Amino acid sequence: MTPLPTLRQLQFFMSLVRRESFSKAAEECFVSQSTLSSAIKEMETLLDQRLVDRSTRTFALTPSGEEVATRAPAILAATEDLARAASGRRPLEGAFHLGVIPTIAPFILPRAAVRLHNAYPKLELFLREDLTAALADRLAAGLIDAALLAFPYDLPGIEIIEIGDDPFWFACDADHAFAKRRKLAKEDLGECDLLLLEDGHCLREHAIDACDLSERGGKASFDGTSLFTLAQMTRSGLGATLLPEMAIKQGLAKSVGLVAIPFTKPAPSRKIGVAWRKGSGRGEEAKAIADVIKEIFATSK
Amino acid sequence: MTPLPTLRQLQFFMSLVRRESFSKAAEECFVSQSTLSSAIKEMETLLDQRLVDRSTRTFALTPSGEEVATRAPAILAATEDLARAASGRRPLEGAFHLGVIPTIAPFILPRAAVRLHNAYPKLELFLREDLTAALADRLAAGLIDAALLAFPYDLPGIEIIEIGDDPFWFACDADHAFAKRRKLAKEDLGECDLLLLEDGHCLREHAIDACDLSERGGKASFDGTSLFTLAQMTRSGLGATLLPEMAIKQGLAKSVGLVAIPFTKPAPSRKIGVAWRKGSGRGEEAKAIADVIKEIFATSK
DNA sequence: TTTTTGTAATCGAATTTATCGATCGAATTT
DNA sequence: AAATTCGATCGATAAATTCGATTACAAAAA
Repeated sequence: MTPLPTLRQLQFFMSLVRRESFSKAAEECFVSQSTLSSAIKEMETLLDQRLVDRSTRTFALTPSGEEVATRAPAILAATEDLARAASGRRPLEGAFHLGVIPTIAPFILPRAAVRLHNAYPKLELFLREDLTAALADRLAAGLIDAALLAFPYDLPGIEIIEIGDDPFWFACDADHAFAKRRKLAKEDLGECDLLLLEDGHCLREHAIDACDLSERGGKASFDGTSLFTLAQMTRSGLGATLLPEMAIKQGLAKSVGLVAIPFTKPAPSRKIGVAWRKGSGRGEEAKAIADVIKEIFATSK
Repeated sequence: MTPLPTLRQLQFFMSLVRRESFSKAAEECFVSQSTLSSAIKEMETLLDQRLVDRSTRTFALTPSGEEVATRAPAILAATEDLARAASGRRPLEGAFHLGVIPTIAPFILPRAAVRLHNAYPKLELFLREDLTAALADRLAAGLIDAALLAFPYDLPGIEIIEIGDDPFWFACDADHAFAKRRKLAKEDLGECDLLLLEDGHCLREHAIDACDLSERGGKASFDGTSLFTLAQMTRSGLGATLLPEMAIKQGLAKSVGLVAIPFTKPAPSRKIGVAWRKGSGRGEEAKAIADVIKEIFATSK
């Protein structure tokens, strides 16, 4: 039988791939750098192949490394699903209606739907994409069981479990004055016009609040209706915009040819979480679903 | 993050499921019974669920145990494929023509094809099902690169790597005189008529040789053309037959309502292996393919 | 150039974990 | 009742993992 790498090694490796740094990955995995370093090395010995190219300054995987990076996530996900399915096993059967806002849905849901099905085969997931306000109404009316939203957002009578922090990135055309910058401070934004989503999208408010922007008039709020059209419009030279990291990491900026620039810490951000109506009896299920989404969110950084 | 069971634990568990015995499984895994026992226990603690029902005398899995037993093989297979794909990585690209005999093909190939594709995505596998003699000719002519055959079989100029031992089982209708027996010795066979595959199938020769049967005349060689029809005919009260274990384990006897009875050790058996033409240059690839098939063969016992 | 900084490899000690053999108790079989 | 089989458990021992400290190296800054 072929000797197998450890799941732990695969976790370390995937963290390494994500963070592109041994020490950062070690931090993420709550182990010392030496531990992670030797774990990777041992895996390389086992497979008899280099996985990471240490010769160049920039982080790079070898072909074998790419191979592992491609396959490992499915293995880890399947094992997590196994653990979930075999353990405590909340009900999580039958219909569950989940609302999601448009600035999250396309970047999380495709993978989440698969994972949820694997973890809870008997779960029938119904999805509804809508703005926060509309989802809150539906939540209150009991039309949906839970909602994947961005915060802060005042929602009385609602319980929330946090998924994580989603920082904003600055995105602009290659011709833009900031295009060559490696980092930006939010104070820099005072100088330039920004395209934002039309009113009603919480992303707009969150961006304005987080970056201390005033509600400035003028073309600054040209108003796109989705992050894809927004990115497209920005590309057409209409200015710059702010995009959530989860969209960046899914390749939104790259796919339309935009330059994406992170902010200096503390980076402005919105919070992502799952909400449900207090006393709806669906809290446990919502938490279980949040757990799966949290996994996906964490591993797509 | 959910704590994960170890691959090792999953391996132990699957071995336990296969062997239906802690000590047998421990033996198979080359560890002591106490080691395996505590590994299973630890996994149960981790998942906070019993996986094996120890209350009854007969081996039984709990629902959670079934869940794990269903999911674990895919995880282990995927990890093995990862290791194979990332390591040494022989060519194994492009076309590869593999011959398989009819008494093996249906019980191994479905899974083998999937695994081979995962392990070697660039491999294009072409299959040909035929009798040993025909495959040997094709091998010699270079029309196929390797063949999955049963042995012994005299094949000059051919190299072989062994996959494993495939014991014969006695299979009969519930009305048969032997139907209630738990075990049989091959000497018992002298008394009864046996249905065998028609001439040309090596399985026929192997069964006769292994069980010290003479070429008796009469209805004893009614002659089926495939194991499925053979099993069907046996079910129709035409007698009893000998089936290879790989077919039994795939449920062939059960699916047609036959009683399957193992032989006392040393059980009569045929050997399974992969053959290729000496000097064909395809030896390494054949070995790699044999490795994958070996996995499947071992885990389907 | 030299210094500084960030990054990864390495070493040795301490700890944790895994493994084994022996033994025990419960359930079956003889 | 005695013998057998099977799995759980215990304590000693061997093996591994882990960490912190240190070293080595390369790029960036002075």
